[in-house]
Amino acid sequence: MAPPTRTPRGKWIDEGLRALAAGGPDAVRIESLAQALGVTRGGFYWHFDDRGALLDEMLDRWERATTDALIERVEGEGGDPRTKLRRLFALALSGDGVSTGITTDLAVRDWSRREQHVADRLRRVDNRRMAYLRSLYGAFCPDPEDVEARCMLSFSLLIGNHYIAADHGVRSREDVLDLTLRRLGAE
Amino acid sequence: MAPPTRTPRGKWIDEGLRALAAGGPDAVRIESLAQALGVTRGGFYWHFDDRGALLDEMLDRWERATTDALIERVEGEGGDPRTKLRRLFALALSGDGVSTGITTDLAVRDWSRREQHVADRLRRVDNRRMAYLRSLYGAFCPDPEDVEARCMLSFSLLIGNHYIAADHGVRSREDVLDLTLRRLGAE
Amino acid sequence: MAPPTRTPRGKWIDEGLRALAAGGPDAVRIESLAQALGVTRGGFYWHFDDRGALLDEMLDRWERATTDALIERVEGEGGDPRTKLRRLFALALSGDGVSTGITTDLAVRDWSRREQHVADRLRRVDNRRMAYLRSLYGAFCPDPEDVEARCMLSFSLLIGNHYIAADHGVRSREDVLDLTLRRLGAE
Amino acid sequence: MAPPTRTPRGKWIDEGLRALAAGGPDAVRIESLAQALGVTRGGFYWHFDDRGALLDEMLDRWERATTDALIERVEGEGGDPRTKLRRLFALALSGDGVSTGITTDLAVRDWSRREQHVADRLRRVDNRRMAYLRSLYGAFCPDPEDVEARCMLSFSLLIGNHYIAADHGVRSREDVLDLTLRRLGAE
DNA sequence: CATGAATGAGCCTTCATTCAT
DNA sequence: AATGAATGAAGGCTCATTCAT
Repeated sequence: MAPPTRTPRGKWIDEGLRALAAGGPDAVRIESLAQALGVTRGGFYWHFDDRGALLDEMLDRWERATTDALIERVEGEGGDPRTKLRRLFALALSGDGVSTGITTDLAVRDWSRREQHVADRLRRVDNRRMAYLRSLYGAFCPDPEDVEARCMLSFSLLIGNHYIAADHGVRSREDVLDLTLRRLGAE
Repeated sequence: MAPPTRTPRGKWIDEGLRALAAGGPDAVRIESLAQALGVTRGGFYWHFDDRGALLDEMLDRWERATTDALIERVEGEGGDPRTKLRRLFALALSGDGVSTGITTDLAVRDWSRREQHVADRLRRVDNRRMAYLRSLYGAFCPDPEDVEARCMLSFSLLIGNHYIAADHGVRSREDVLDLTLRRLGAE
Repeated sequence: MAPPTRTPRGKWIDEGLRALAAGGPDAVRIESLAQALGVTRGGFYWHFDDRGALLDEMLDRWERATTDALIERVEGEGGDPRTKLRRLFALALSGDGVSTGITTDLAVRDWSRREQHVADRLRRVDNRRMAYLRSLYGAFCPDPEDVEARCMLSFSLLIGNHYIAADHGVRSREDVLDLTLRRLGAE
Repeated sequence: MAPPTRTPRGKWIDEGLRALAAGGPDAVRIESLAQALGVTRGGFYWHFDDRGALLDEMLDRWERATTDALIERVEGEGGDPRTKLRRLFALALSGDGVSTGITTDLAVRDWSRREQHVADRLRRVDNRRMAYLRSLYGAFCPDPEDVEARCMLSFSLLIGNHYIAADHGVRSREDVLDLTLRRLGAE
């Protein structure tokens, strides 16, 4: 029963995440967001105490989207662990959605290198994701060391894929990713 | 017979790389650097045309340090390919030196996502490094697809190691890295 | 029902023209203007994109004031061409108003010697003014060459009067101007 | 018997006048001059106490060049007053030489509007020039009022010619100047 | 005479924030 | 909820000047 707001909180958060993904935390400028939303920056301060408050809520949203929501999406459609793994990689590599997108993810990771409170959140998030990954690999892979290595490698690959700029000669990056993931997911 | 310069160019570049590693390109502020060097910011303009010129030279230095210089250090001490691989990972993971450090590397990678000229350099650098990696793995691994997958995984691991915040239960991150690299380097 | 703006654009333009008249384009410093207007320099950027935008609008205003507005004022009160000429000279010599003032005019002229875009405007303005002068002299002076010479001389005198520092012995500058203009306007 | 200097005072003054003519007093920047002379700015302070000292000497040089030296050049070649007038106008319009050039002259005039000490010099200079002009016109023109008017008009024309940007239809500016001066110099 | 280096003041511009409406 | 306007703290760059060599 809240009065319909012209530019609800959520819009600011969306736009903030977009800016974060595109240019890092420094690019989350209230003026830019306002301009992108077609309003003036005054309205921002109705919704948020200050820039820091927006940043916090952006991180809240990202946290939820990349843990519970992501796992639900993978689990929701059922299938055996290998199928889920494939689905998980597909989702993680695709980068759809503002908050789930890999670009946002990378931006948060880089940000976490400079700010402790972001690092703390990232640790929470990564622990949840890693636990899920572990459960999937663990379902068909008996050796715990092996599971841990596969988890670490898969996760690294997701990130490295975006941060590594090398070419692969005759192969495309997709080919290389495919054959690498196959190596990890099956035997 | 006094030293030829009071604050040589190189010092600005060093300090710039330190700032880049710590806070990204936006943190390379002339005033901060000047303060860190104990001079006033005006002096900067004796050595460089503008901030952009410093940024360029920082990238020059980083490029040289992470390609030729790195490879020389690995090759310099001889040994078989497996030994060299171990040495390469040790160096890459250790992050000693301002320009070779992995933190600088990550900062450049994140930066490259927003500026094309940085992306161009990164591609050059990564292609050289990947070629070297390929040659090392290729020395004892006959299947080219296998080589490519191992290269991509090793490289990703170097990066992922710093961007992934997850814990590993009873194991330490070092343990996990060890067992992961062992999986990749031998069989 | 408060005034719609605290420090409207126009005030900045006024103050800018005053500064231009007093010290040339380099004297149009945002900080000085802000101080003169009793605000901080940050407020300037609410109204204008940058210093260049202010300079442009100052020129717009000056252009209008010294062509259409000036001619309207001369024509508005009627009279024969000789009366209008006298009125024109009186206005041009008096320099009332920030934008019409001869001091602003001189400042723009000097400025035009160094910046092409100002030179272009000045040419437009001078052509309009010269055309008007020509029409006035032409009304009672049949020889076109004679008209052109009188126009050039009158116009030059307006400018020279402010740039020539010589004394005239027993005569005052006003006396000399009077007898000179009489020579040009009648015979 | 002074040691031959690599960059003598005079060169700095020359270059200073060139800069003044091209961009006004604000353009007389020690760094620019040094660059134009191919030396570093350090040498400047061997010759001059500070920027103000250079500016003063530039004005000294300009003062001499545009009074005594100019009159000598006109008188030197003899001829009747009308011939001398023609020669004077030719010289004044041509603008040869750094210190005699009309561009420098205009720059000093504009400068004099903002700085009293420059205005004082200009008054001295203009009085000397006006006196000379008066003597030339006076030689063949009996009415003192007429002489004064012609002096003022001629002088104004010299200045106006450079500050007026108007076109003259079928006539070129040279044509208009010619017919105007003829009107003033003969009868 | 001149260089290399540095200082410090001054200016332009951006941006988070505030405030009255 | 939002606008128009303004503040103030940075930060980039220029330039006269100084100083040791």
